[in-house]
Amino acid sequence: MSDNLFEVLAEPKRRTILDALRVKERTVGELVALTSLSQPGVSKHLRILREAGLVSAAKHGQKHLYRLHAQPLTDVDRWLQPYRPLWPDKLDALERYLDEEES
Amino acid sequence: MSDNLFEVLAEPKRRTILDALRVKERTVGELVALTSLSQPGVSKHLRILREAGLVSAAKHGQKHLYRLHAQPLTDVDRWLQPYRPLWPDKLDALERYLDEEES
DNA sequence: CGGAAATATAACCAATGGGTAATATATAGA
DNA sequence: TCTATATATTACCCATTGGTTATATTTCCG
Repeated sequence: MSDNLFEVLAEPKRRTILDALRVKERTVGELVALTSLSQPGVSKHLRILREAGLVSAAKHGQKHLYRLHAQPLTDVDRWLQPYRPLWPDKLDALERYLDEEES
Repeated sequence: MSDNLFEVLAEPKRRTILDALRVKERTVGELVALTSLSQPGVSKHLRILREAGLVSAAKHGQKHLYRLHAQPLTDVDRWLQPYRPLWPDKLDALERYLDEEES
């Protein structure tokens, strides 16, 4: 399966689902409405997200309430870490600007 | 093509290439050695990375020196942003521990 | 100039993935 | 109990992708 977290996140609809769950818990039906996917389509994505540990479901009667678990995203954050000092952020731009002023 | 940065990063060998370029610039031949891919395989990945703005090449004679550009990764960082307050980090764990001490 | 070296592109293939319709399963409610 | 609702799973299809081999292109060097 998708042993790779980046692959899980690569699928746009899955990020849409995560973004939706970030706000609050949702049932599958609600996610279907939010993603304009078929119900099986959403269930398929939810399975992959579950297996990645990014969401979990709680059965409330016939409804399944899905909840976000952000923890695995720390892996992405950690991968990003060594790149952070390399990208030019606004502060760096300001520094360069000031450096040029001096000369 | 791959209009999606996450998709570009989803491929493990591409991350290997980025990680290698993070250390220093490399020629295609060097990357072939580092990735245990065929030369065309590496060139294909490099093209995708180029189109994503993550690397650029400088011709030095017959050799092409590839260099990393971390800037597009800020997009990933920005996507991650709203999730950060949600994942339980070590500090939070410490806080919880201390809270329990009090009671 | 002619061959070797470095890289890119083209052509092709097998595997994967995301989508859907159809079906199974479980629960709510009359 | 029977039907409707909510979700999951299965089966299938088409497009994409990552890999390779073969070929083109450029540059170096004898």
